[in-house]
Amino acid sequence: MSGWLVKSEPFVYAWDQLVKDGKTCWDGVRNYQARNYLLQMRKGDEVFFYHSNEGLSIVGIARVCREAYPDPGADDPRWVAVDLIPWRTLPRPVSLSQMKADPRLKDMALLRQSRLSVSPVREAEWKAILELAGWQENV
DNA sequence: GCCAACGTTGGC
DNA sequence: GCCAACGTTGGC
Repeated sequence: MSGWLVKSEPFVYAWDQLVKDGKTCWDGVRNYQARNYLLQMRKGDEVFFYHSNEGLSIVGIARVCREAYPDPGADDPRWVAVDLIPWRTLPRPVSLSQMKADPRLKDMALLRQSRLSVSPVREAEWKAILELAGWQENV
């Protein structure tokens, strides 16, 4: 199946924090393209969690537990948030340089448009990343 | 801290 | 509706 990727600066909200919290409201998105992807997320969808600025790697997989609803922190109801729960921590984080070096991932939205904070991940890309992460299960 | 890429804003 | 100026993001 295909999935998603969200970025977070670990200073602001790190993967470990999500694991500790058990659930988080993914809000604060103020970009139309990213918002459109949020709207397309469905309950149960898997979401790679990427650390930007510091770490520069995908560290875990979250799942959507609540589909898009108006961002409680926005004065404009067109902005939306979703709720995420942690699902699995990757056996090995997959770094940006690894992704850049892998020809299977050269068309990834993350690499092509680095500023986008929410982006889709295609099935083939998803599998390639799991492989780089040393994933054992067949998911 | 710098710079490139991209989005947004505002004057015309 | 175009485009220059500016702000923000994110990698290095």
